[in-house]
Amino acid sequence: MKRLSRSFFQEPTLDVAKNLIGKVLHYKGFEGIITETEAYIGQDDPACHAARGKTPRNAVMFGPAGFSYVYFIYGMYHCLNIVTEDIGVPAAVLIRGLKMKTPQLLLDGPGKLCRHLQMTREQNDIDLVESKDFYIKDSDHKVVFKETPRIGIKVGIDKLWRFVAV
DNA sequence: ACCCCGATCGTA
DNA sequence: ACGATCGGGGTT
Repeated sequence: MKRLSRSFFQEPTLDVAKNLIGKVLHYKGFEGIITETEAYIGQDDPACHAARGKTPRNAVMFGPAGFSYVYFIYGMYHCLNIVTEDIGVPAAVLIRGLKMKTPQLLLDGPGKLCRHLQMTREQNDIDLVESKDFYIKDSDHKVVFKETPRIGIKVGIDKLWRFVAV
């Protein structure tokens, strides 16, 4: 199946978050189906890292869609996001779950996911549309998902911006 | 320079 | 439900 193009990511973040469920993430030797995502959208979303403007950490969120945003959290974990929307709109989709192919393994949780893939801030700001060993492919997987509030945040819990394959 | 807290995880 | 964990982002 075809690699996802810039236009796939340069769309409303909620659409991208939903559409990413069932797609296949490739990173170096790893391959897994995306099973869980969350949307973080701009300055009106209090849970978004960019809610209070641009900083060195969140700068990639303001850039072109399709780039990785990997940050460090809780002194021990990393989280992987894919930047969405037009340049200047700080938004991204957090990848929270991956069903790995070989070995068969469910990575449920953004921290566990990055730990398994050995992903750190060195993988921040990579263009998934151009990179040779980091990209997302389309798939025929028929996926049903549900919407829930986002996990692990104290603000913005009123929004149903988490999407999980059922 | 430094303080505070987090888009988590594992165990209870 | 809660505590471990601690780097570093954001503010001084």
